[in-house]
Amino acid sequence: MKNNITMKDIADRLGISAVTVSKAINDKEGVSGELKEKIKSLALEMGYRYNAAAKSMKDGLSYNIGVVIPERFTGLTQSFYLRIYQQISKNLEECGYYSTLHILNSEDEEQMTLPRIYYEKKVDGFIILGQVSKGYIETIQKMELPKILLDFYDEHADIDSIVTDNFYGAYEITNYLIQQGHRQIAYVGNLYSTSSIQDRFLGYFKSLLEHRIPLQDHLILNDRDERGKFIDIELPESLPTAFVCNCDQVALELIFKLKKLGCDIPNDCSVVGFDNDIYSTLSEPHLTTVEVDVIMMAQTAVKLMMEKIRNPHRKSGRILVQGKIIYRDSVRKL
Amino acid sequence: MKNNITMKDIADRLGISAVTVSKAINDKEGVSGELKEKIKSLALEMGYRYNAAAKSMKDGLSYNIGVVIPERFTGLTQSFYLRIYQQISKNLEECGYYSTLHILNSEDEEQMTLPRIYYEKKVDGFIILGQVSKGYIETIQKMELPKILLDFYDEHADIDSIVTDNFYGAYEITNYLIQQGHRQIAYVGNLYSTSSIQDRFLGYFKSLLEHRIPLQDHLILNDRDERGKFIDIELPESLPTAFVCNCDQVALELIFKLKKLGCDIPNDCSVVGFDNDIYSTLSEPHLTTVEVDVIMMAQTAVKLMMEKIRNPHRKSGRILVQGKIIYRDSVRKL
DNA sequence: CTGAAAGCGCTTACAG
DNA sequence: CTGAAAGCGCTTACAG
Repeated sequence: MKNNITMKDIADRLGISAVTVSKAINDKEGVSGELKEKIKSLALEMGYRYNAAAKSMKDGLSYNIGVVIPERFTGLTQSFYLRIYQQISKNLEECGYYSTLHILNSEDEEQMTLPRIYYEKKVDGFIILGQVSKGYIETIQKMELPKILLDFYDEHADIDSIVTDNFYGAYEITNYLIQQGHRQIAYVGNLYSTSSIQDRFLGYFKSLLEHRIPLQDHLILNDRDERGKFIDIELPESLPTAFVCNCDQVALELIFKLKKLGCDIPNDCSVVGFDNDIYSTLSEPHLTTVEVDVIMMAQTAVKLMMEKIRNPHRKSGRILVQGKIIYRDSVRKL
Repeated sequence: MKNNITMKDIADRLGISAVTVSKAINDKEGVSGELKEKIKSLALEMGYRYNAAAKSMKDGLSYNIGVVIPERFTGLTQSFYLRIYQQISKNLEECGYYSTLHILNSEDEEQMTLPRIYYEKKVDGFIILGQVSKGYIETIQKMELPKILLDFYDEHADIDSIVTDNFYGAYEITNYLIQQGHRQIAYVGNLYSTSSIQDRFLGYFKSLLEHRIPLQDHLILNDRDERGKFIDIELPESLPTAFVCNCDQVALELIFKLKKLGCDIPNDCSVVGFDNDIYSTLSEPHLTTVEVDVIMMAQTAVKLMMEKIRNPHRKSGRILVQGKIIYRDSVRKL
């Protein structure tokens, strides 16, 4: 680049040393206020731009955080992780950090190929956004960099993680259905697909237990195969009065399906979702659901990452981010 | 970081110089094949990671591209730009480049505050994804870095831009409606909101002109205010037989609205959209629409950026990326 | 094919 | 308060 002004150039124009310019520009001690102002205004005038690469080299930090999202979570219909990523990027910027997105394709995940940004020291830490295979987690584990699992966790790994309180959210919304008089309540989701779905199921189950409602196998409805691909939901012969869906998207699908069967929502069947994402307001009626706090999740992840960079021994364990029920019109009081 | 292996460390172990290690690792000439292999395998064994910051400093390149998306295009309901961003990020990686996302908030846009990544030389170029104010474009113009406008353009600025061929896409889909026997065709969109909406309108208009169908003011329906906020669409007293909507989201809204009025789609009214995004398959019936080629747009942007980095004088002007009509079930033959 | 020297732009630690 | 020296890890250009 042509217009390449350095601290030395500023120093020369002022007949001082680059050290002093450095101190002034970084607001460090050791420069008189007067000189500092002079330096800063000249820097501005000369169109000086700080060279972050030089600093990076000095202190071995890139001031970048890598965010890894498995490709399968980023289709046309899935903007959730991209939205979290966006928030992360915003929050990082406020800390003088930047983010680099790495979409992890399934091939790299299987072969446990770490992102190139790791091998090029382009990042100081990783946020893994979305469940990856055990093998991949183990590989990640070996990197001697701060890392955080976001929106999922793994018991065998002691990597810090931040997740929505899926268990409690599903527990609460099931309680709500029961308060509304429902007793025949189905759960929609593949229990072996992701830990989120599993935990939401368990929250649902806890609510049933507390209310002495027996768990019925035929009321656990599968919505996807184990690789996450949606399948047609098979309804039980006699319909329950309510459905707890593991996510809004599936709730929306279910509503479409029920409607085609001539079922009126919520008069014949109540349906609740989870996430409060775009799908929650696309159905008629709009979905009662559990809102996942995207802002808080991103914020927590960034804050924790900054702490871990400062102190690599910082351990947080598993942090739960509370959701909250959004009451809309898909539930009927019996 | 503790585990900090450098080329020098490898060189010392082998009793050679760092220069030779550098050549080997970068697959450059001037090392015997045998030695090169020995160096590479030792590097692997020692867990060597290349320090990109050092290279960055040497050649004044960060190997990062900044992608700027105005915040207003990134709401819960708008994943389009985030999807393009994702593709950009993927494509860049294949070129050994990485992306940094900068969400431009409206305050910074008004005050023409450039992203910090610019002032810290953290990026070698900018892709502006989504229409920004004239003032902001002018400010961007002053940066002596390669820059590309993506999904919009500005006549007064001679920044290279890449846009969907909105004009032609709307022209084609309107032609299709006319072929299907429609004559009363409305356009839905605020003509003063974005250049995309304007150009799509003009394509629609050209089709009318060619078919000697007069343009009727009361068939141009506003869908949003000038800041992009959606408003309730006011329908004309007597409904047209078809609607060309400037985007799928609005088409979906319109369908909901028409249905509430007891209008059957497509039997009473045909509706077409634009984008082929998530909204296009959420309506019943699914939308006939123009698919925007996200993959190609991202690819073109990255390719052009790489060329501009190599040769800063490279000019491409305005590149149009063709869309294609996706035929579904929202149009009826009259 | 191999390597000594110099330099990229900044900062740290120390001396004045 | 100010600055000379050394160093961060790599690469380029040149010499052998």
